[in-house]
Amino acid sequence: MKHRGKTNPPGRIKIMKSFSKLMEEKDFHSITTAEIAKNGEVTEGLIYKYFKDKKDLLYQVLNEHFMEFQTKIESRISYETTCVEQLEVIIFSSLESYAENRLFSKMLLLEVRTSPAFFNSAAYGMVKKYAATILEIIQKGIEQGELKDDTDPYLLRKVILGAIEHACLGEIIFGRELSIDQTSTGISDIIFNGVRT
Amino acid sequence: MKHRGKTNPPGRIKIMKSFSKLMEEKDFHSITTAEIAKNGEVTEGLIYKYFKDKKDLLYQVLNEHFMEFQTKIESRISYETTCVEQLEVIIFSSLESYAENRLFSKMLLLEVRTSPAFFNSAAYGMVKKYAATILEIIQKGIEQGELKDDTDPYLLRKVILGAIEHACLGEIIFGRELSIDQTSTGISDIIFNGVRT
DNA sequence: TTTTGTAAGTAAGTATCACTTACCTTGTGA
DNA sequence: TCACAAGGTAAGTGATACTTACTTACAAAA
Repeated sequence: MKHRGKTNPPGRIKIMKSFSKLMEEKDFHSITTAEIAKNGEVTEGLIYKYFKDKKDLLYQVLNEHFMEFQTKIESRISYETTCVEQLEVIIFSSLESYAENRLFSKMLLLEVRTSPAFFNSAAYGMVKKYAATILEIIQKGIEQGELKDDTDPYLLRKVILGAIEHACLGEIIFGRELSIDQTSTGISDIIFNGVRT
Repeated sequence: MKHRGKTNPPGRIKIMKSFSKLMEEKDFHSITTAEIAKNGEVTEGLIYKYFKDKKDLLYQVLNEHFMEFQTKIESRISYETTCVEQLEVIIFSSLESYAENRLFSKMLLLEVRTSPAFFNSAAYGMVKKYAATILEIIQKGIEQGELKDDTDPYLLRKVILGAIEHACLGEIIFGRELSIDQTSTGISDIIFNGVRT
C-alpha cells in the first residue's frame, strides 16, 4: 500500500514534524528511525508507508521548505526592475532564508549533496529552478548592458551561489550570528564592483 | 592497545589505500567496514586498532591529502609578489587540486562537513591554516592599497572560498569536465574587477 | 639465552540500525 | 452490508559499525 499524495494523513505530518525537530538538534545520520517514530508517536513501520527510505523523508521535508523559499524569491524579484537589483534581492533573500531557517540550510547545504539519490528528487528539481532563475537574470543583464558583456553567466552564477552558501556555513555549523544586511550588501559590492583599487 | 603514531605499519597503510580506492567509486556512507577490510586484505578488527571509527579513517586520509595541498600552495605563493597575484595563485591551485584529485575534493566538499567530529580533527586544523593564509594575504592587500580599503576581509575570503568550492561541485557530483585555466581567470576577474558595466 | 613487554593482527562475537512482512482497524461508497 | 482501500501496528530480519578476547612477532632488557 503506497501513499499517492492525494491526502495528507496525520501520521505523515507527525513523522515530518518529528524528523524536523530532531534535525534541528543533530545531523541526519545520527537520527534513528526508532527516534523519529517515538518522538512523533507513531510506529516505525509507518515511516515506510509514506517515505521510500530515511533519505526520502529528508528530501520531502526539504522540498516543502524549498517551495516556500522559491515562492518568496519570485514574488520579491517581481518588484525590482534592474537585473543587478534582482540579483541583490536573490542574494539577500537567500541569506535571509538560510539564516532564519537553520533546518532548511542544514539540509540543503550539508546533508543532501552526499548521496546521488538526491539528484533524482523533487527537491533537486526545485534547486534547478532556483538556479535557472538566477541564470536568466544574469543573461538578461548582459543583453541589456547592465553587466559586462564578456561575463561568463554560468561562472557568475557559481560565484554568487558559492558566496551565499559559504557565507552561511559558519552560522549553520557553529551557530555563529550572521548580519544579513551587512553580508548581503558586502557580497553584492564585491561581485558587482570588484575589490581591486 | 592503541596506535601511537610512531610507526606506520603495513596494515594501517593497506586500510587507508583500500578506503581511498573505494571512496573514488562511491560515497562514504555506502562503503562498509567489511568491504574496506576485504579489499585491503586485513581483518575488520584491525581498522579499529588504527582508527577510532570509520569517520576517523576518513579524516586521517583527508589530512594526508591536505598536507600535500598546503605545501604546494605555500610554495607557489612564495614566487608571487602582489597580493592579487597570490590570491590568483590560490584560486588556481585550489581548483587544480580539486579537479585533479577527485578523492580529495569529494571528502572535503561533500563528506566531512556533516558531522561535528570533523571540527575537532587534525584535517580541520589544516582547513583553518589554509583559510588563515588567505585572510593574511587579503589583509596585507588592503594595507598596501592593492585592495579597496572598505573591503571586509572575512567576507572577501568567504566569497573566494565559496566561488572555488561551488565551481568544483558540478565536477565532483556529476563528473563534468572543468577548465581550470578558464574558471580560475574567470573567478579572479569577477572578484577583482566586478561584473557591473 | 631467556624473559618480558608491546605492537601487529585475528576471529568471533554483539547491539543497533534501516527496512520488511503480515496483519489489524476504520471509514466510505456501491 | 459489505467490499475495499487507506491508515496504522507489531514483530520480525539481515546487515552494519564496532568490541572483546585472543594469538603471534619481535625487539630489548636481564
